[in-house]
Amino acid sequence: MLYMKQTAQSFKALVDETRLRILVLLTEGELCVCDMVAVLELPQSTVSRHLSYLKNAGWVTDRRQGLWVHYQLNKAGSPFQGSLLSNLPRQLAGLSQAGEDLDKLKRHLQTRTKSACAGN
Amino acid sequence: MLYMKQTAQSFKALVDETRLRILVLLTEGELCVCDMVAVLELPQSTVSRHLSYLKNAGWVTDRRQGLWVHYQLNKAGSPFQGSLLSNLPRQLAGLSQAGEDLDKLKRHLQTRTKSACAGN
DNA sequence: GCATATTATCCGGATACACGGATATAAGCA
DNA sequence: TGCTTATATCCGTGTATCCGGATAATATGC
Repeated sequence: MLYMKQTAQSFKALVDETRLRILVLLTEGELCVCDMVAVLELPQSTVSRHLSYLKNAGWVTDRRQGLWVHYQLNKAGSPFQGSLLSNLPRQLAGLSQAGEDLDKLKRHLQTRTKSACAGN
Repeated sequence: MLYMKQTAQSFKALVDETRLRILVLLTEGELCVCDMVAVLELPQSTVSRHLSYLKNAGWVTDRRQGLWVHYQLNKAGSPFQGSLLSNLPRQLAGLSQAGEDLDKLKRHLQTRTKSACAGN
């Protein structure tokens, strides 16, 4: 009963368009919150809340580095999550919104690397 | 935007403990609603509503045969659903509630085959 | 047509979640 | 210490979903 509920809870994190868009962005690698805010064009509080949701559900991990918190896909999650993560983003990437987001992300990363938040 | 929303919608069907339990039961093969009501010990309206949800999201198919409506996992769903269906139930089957449900189902099927709803 | 069995839908109330502005926290720098 | 930037949390409001008893729809047999 308990484990089953946790599994359902884990899926709940995927039941949101914004969170799926975030997962797709993270297929490009580690990103900080401000990067995702810029690409998704959503309020910072909204993006942060969704990231917190994904983290609690075990889909992503975070790493603080100075002011920035970098998020990435959690490759060490449950075996089930792992196998899903290795398929999901690839399949989602073909969807319309995902393509636009990825394009915007790449453009954003180019204009960003010279400024403060450069990943490492 | 549209497709992404549909994908989120598809996951929404998995975000419920009862629906996950139903998917596990269906790994044993085709089942009618009354079988699942007996095993899950939930009101018929509740089970039917969840099945309708799973059907609309493309996870199961139904087949009416006389009074009974038989449900089974939809092996011809989207490629993504297909790959998930071939992994998900197997992994869920290891969880505590799932094991109890499967045991109860097997006992139920034995006492049932002689009565009216016999599948075919 | 009428009674029965199986399944689907309707309905009101309770709960959970999303949103986003406002605010708090954390880290870096002068 | 005080200021700035990045991120997280709080809060009220609106929307979506769940539940399950009651009821409708569907199919069978007399």
